[in-house]
Formats: sequence, C-alpha cells, structure tokens
Amino acid sequence: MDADDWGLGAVVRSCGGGVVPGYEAESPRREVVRAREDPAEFVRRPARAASTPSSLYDVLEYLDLEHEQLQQRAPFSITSSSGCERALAEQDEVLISFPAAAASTSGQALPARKQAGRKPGGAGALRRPKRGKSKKSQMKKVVREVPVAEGGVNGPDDQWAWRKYGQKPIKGSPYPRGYYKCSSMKACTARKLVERSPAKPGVLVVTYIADHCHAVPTNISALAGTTRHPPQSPASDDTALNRGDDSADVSWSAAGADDESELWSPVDMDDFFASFDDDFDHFFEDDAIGRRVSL
DNA sequence: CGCATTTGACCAGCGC
DNA sequence: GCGCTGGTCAAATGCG
Repeated sequence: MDADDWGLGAVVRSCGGGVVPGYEAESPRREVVRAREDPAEFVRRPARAASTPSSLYDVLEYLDLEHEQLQQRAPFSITSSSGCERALAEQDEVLISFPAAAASTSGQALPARKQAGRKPGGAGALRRPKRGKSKKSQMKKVVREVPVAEGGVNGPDDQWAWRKYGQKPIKGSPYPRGYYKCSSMKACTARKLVERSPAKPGVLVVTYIADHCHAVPTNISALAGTTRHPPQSPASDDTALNRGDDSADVSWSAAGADDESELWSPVDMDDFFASFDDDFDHFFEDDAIGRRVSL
C-alpha cells in the first residue's frame, strides 16, 4: 500500500472519523477548494486525482455535520430515506443530488427502500453464521444520484476499484441493481450499489455503504484491470441484463456493457467541480459555517 | 493462470 | 407465522 499521505489521512478520517496528526492540515474542504481553483493541476497530480473521491467523502462527512447549513447552501440537495433529521443525526443515509441529476429527479424520493435482507453471512450452510446485531443499520450510507452522462459505472468521482459480486432485479424497477465491493483490499468492507432510477433512466442511483479502510489506489492505471471492461461475451451481456427483467436496454451493467461508453462518459474534473463551483466557494467561505477556509 | 463477471441459491429482515 | 424481497455467497465461466 503506497498510501499517499493525503490519501491515508483521508482514509483514516473516513474510517475512524479521527484525525491523524499531520493530516488535519489538509482539510477536505480545502482540498475541494483547491481543486476548484485549479482542477487541471488537481487532476494532474495522481495523488490528488486519486484523492478526489476521498475528498468528497470527507466533504460529505463534513456536510453531515453542517447539514443545516448545507440544506440551504449546498449546491446539491441532501435528503434521507428515513427522514432528513434522523438520518443526518444518526448519519444513517444521505441522498445527494447533484444539480444535473436534481433537475430530473427533483421531488422524487430515492428508492428509499428498506434495508431488507440479512447482513453478512451469506447463503448456504457453509456460510459463516456471523450472527449478532446487524450492522447494516449502523452503516453509513451515502446515496448519490448521478446523471449517466456525468459519470461512469463507478460514479462521477469514483476512483476506487470495485468488483461486482452480484446483480439482482429490483421489484418495481425495470432495471437491475448491481452490487459492488471494493476490490482493492479484501478486508475493505466498502460496498456500492448501482441502479438506475426507475422513474428517470437517465439518472443513476449510487449507494455507497461503509467506508474504505485503505487508501485510494494512487495509480489510476492500476485500476484498469480491477473493474473489467466490456466482457464482450454476447451471451453474458444479454442474459445477464435481460434475465429476470425486461430491461433489454440496460446496457449500464456495471460489468461493463459494450455501449457503456455511450452512457458512461469519463469524468471531467473541471465539469464535475464546475457544477457547484460557486456554491462551494460560498459554502466554504461563509462564516455561518463557523470555520473559514484558509487558502 | 489469475482475476472479474455471471448467475443461481440461500438466508434473513420486514410487512402483512 | 408466512411469504416476499433484498443482499450475499460461491461455483462456473470467460477474458486478458
């Protein structure tokens, strides 16, 4: 693990919520602002680029803390499937709708489905029981609605390495839901659920569950092999997507459908940050937050 | 050969 | 208490 200094800090913060001595200097907000100021430079530096998602995660955590202000200032809306206040209070689940997506999903409550299903343990008699109190309800969930045009399978800012471990048709939705695990580290419990919004096929609902317990892979190219691309297996594509539902056009399959490139365009950091450029500017600099961003 | 994806089966939470 | 449904596992399969 060639943990980048910032990345490590981010991970530590992300996992434990604590602050590692020496890392606190680089606040997530500052990172975002920095990226905003010079996106090109931000992306140019591998470590920085890789830290983007962490930054956002950190920002999310920060936003959780400042949810009230956020509700009013954030360039994206935050709602919760279980009640905003409660969710924010318990850090239960947060829905983030970015402008582009919000436009098409305004007023639409997220799938907000119950957390049915067991926790770990798996199916089959051979599976480890792992009984006990379900941690699922305790896990932090970050739900994001992302326009398909704005991001790829992994979402607009997702540079983690994900491995698909399942796909299921969701009742009430013509689109199946893909289940992903962080493939960077076995011990990492971070997961991701990707599905299309039933009402808005152009919007992806990405649910991040749990935090990564490791640094973001600094070498992006190294991720190329983690999330395999278009399996080109004519059979697999169809069968996988058509089976169990009639989503014949569901080429979004995280596994990577052939026409994925049409639906999933690479993320342009400039565009990404530009969408809420000014808002963040105000948001972070506003004294109402209580802390001022020092640049 | 190694790794990711596919896919069917299983388990458990939740609603009725 | 039962059935439904979501979530996860792991064998099979395919690709690089």
